[in-house]
Amino acid sequence: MTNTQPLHRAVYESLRQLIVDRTFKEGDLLPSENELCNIHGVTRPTIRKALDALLNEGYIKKHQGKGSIVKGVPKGIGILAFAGTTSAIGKEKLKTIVISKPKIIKCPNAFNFKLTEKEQSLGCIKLERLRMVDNHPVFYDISIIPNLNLPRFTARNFENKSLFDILRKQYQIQVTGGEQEISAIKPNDMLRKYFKVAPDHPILQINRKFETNRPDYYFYSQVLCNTEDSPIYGTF
Amino acid sequence: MTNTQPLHRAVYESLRQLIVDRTFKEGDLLPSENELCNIHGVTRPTIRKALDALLNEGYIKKHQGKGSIVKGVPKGIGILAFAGTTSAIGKEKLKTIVISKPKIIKCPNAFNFKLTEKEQSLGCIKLERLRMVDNHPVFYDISIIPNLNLPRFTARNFENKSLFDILRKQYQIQVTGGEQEISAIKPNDMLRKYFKVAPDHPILQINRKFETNRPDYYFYSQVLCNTEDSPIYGTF
DNA sequence: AAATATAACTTGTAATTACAAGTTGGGACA
DNA sequence: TGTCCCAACTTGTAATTACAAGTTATATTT
Repeated sequence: MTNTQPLHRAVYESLRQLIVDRTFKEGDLLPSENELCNIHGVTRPTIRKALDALLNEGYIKKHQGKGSIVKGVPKGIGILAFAGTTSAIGKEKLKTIVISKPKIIKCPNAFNFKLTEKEQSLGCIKLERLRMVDNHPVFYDISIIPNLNLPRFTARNFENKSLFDILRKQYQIQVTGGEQEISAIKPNDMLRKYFKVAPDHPILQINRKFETNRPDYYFYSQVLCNTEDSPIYGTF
Repeated sequence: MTNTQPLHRAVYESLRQLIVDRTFKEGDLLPSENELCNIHGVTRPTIRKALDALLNEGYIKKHQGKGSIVKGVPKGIGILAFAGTTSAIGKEKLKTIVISKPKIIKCPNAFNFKLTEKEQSLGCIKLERLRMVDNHPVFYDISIIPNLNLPRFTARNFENKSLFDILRKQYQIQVTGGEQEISAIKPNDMLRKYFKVAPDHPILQINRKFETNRPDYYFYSQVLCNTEDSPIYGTF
């Protein structure tokens, strides 16, 4: 576990934390690259690599001649950010109820995504959760995770926990990208019941396939969202 | 117009074109960084800067010890890519009809985004277009562009042209980021007419605010989408 | 006082060097 | 024949140097 981190990564984490903490607020000017060099004891290419990451993820913007300006914490309910629903909204407001406990199923596809031979034969863990924002049901969340080398997974407690965090911390699986389909649909009977809406109430459906740092290991998620009171918001 | 391009940018454009042309196909291994150095006559940091851009935009992935593997052209109807609808779907299949020619309006806000004092006093150019995929109406597109130093803009022809291309080529305005809201709504009478759908047919609504390379210059867009036949698809 | 030039910052680009770390295939060895 | 090891690749990290180009405030000039 002596995972030595690259210097540019450490600088990135440090600066990112200061922005998340609002020590550096929106509109603030970060210390200049040369000042950051002195602060962290590294050279400019290392600092620039860290700033590039913050720039790409939308934490800062840069102006030649001026400096690096803080934009704040990028928002986005997984529309482009890798974070799951929990980290995008904030734990305080979000409550999760497990509707169907994790169980192993065998199926040829996950939503619109075809599963590989291997994924089909090993089976997948399916988990359904209802997520409440301010005690109003807003998200219905179905996760499909191939049953590949995940000891004790079905026994874990998923109430109020982020699937992303569990995969990262317990199994060292990180999301590196993915693909998604978004559409507007009518609710089925189950959704009508959970969301307490009329049959003609429009629902937002997002199907996603996540790529991970394990080669050829993917997992899948469907989010059904009642956007009546609050739309899905994100930056890009 | 003697806009000299940085070397890393030229290398990026070159490699990107080869991927778009499918000279390098999905799964192919790019030449190694040292080979690319020889090919383009630059040094490794320059090549790596170009590859970083391709990596961030999803054209390639990298494996230490192995090389750079082509992923292909990232898809995404502007959900995370900066491209407008035209470049995301492909010009062949997309036909555009101008519903309301560009005219200057004065309003306090663009969709859910509040306009600044300056934007309100100068007025904004509003443009409404219907977009057909395979001769089926799929997108209804409203653009709001602040009337700031855009000579001849209202006189331009927007049939089958990308707003993004016009802004970039004619006015040197490039999109650098933005924010968006996504929700599922019921169609109003106008949308029902254009899309030829029932009153309870769900519609996808995307409101976007675009940041540009001109400081403090933004423009706005609302896309209403009939996702019945084909969902919005994208990578991230 | 206002316009202009300049100096002192800022970030952007680019080459160079050095080594670490992961991958792969071929040759030596059992 | 099969296993192991190593050499020759690959990308990743990091420091160093140099100059270009944009911004800003100050000093100078008109």
